[in-house]
Amino acid sequence: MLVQADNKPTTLSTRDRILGSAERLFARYGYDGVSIRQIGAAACAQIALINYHFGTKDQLYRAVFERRIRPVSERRRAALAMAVAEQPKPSLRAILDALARPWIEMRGTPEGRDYTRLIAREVNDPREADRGIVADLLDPIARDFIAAIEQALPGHDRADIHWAYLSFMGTLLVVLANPERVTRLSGALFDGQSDDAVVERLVGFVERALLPAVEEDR
Amino acid sequence: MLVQADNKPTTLSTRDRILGSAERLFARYGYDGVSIRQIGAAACAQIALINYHFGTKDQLYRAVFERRIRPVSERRRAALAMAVAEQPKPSLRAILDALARPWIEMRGTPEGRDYTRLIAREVNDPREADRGIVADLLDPIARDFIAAIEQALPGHDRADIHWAYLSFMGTLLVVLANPERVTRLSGALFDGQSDDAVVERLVGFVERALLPAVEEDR
DNA sequence: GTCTATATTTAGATAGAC
DNA sequence: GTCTATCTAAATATAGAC
Repeated sequence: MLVQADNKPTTLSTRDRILGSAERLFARYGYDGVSIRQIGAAACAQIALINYHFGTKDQLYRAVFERRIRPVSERRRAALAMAVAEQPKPSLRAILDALARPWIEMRGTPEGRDYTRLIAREVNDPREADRGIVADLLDPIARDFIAAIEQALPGHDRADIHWAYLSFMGTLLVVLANPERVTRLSGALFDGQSDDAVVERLVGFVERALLPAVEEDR
Repeated sequence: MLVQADNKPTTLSTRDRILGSAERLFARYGYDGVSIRQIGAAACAQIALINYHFGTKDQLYRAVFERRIRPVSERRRAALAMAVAEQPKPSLRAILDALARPWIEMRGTPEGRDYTRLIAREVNDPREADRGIVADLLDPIARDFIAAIEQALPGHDRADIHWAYLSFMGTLLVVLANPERVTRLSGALFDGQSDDAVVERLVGFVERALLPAVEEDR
């Protein structure tokens, strides 16, 4: 049985071991903070193998994102479709929940935590536009969500809705980038590790800002 | 007259030219994305001079933060003191304004834009705790602001207030990290470059979330 | 698919002359 | 304070045997 650098036995293929190490290290230290040598060492794979399987460092970086984006995006789209199908009109709460919950719940495993941290890092990076990962993998679904919110709040000021989206995503990214810090900053007043608690705070806060004392009867 | 790499003549000291180049490059590419050689080249200074003036790369990085933190922190503290002195009690609006406006207005110059971008990058970095820059330069004043908000909303749920702070800062950081993207995402519905417009959106949004349909008479 | 070996460039840091 | 020159380590990437 092959034993990895973290002393855990594994049956993963070389390809998957490389992707796993890259995910963890890129999430913690950023693209420029990690060498492919470190990634290779952590995966017990020769440097040459990384080139063989993925090509350049850039291509490996993108491969890490592409590996897990499909399942989480499908869960988000499915939840969004459910919310939009509500009668007589979509509820803001269901849309916001669909927007955030798949990401929040992904923190349940160490790999998921690394992946969401990496996503948050990339979205916040001033150079994200050069790489195009955000534009290719996240922007299309983001537009769908904004459109759904506009549908849930017909007649509502559109600039307001766009700002709410910006604020919602900014807060979500803080939670994903550094969950430990959220708990620390809160003074233990709320539990940054609890999925339900975090989603409720995220959704409730934006809901109150967008729907001031309306829809009490929902 | 000395001419820098960006073709602008300058009368700045070598020390200040190095700090300026470091600020711009660190803001754009991050700590690991820039070499001290690049910084030296941009500042028309030998590599050895960087070591002479600042020591290691780490020490140079910290020096960049320390150069501009004092004036902006003093402006924030002064505005906070004004807000807290309001009778009969501080207004949430004035506190939130004091929290964000000095940062937002700093984007008025290219250097300020770089500096605020760098601050946003550092706060969002999962490794910020290792460096301690955020803990040393920003956390103390953050605690004062949270205390002031609690004073402005006596009896209000404290967890709610902490979450509002988290959301407010998360949104502010998005605006500072990538102002161009804010305008782009908004679909030109609001102007991400206008200081007043951004501060009003930031403050108004959190205000509505924390004070749902109360204090109409303020 | 996996390895060894290496080509080439670049990194951070310092020594010592002026 | 500023320079040239250099040390040492590490980076990305590839060639070629097995």
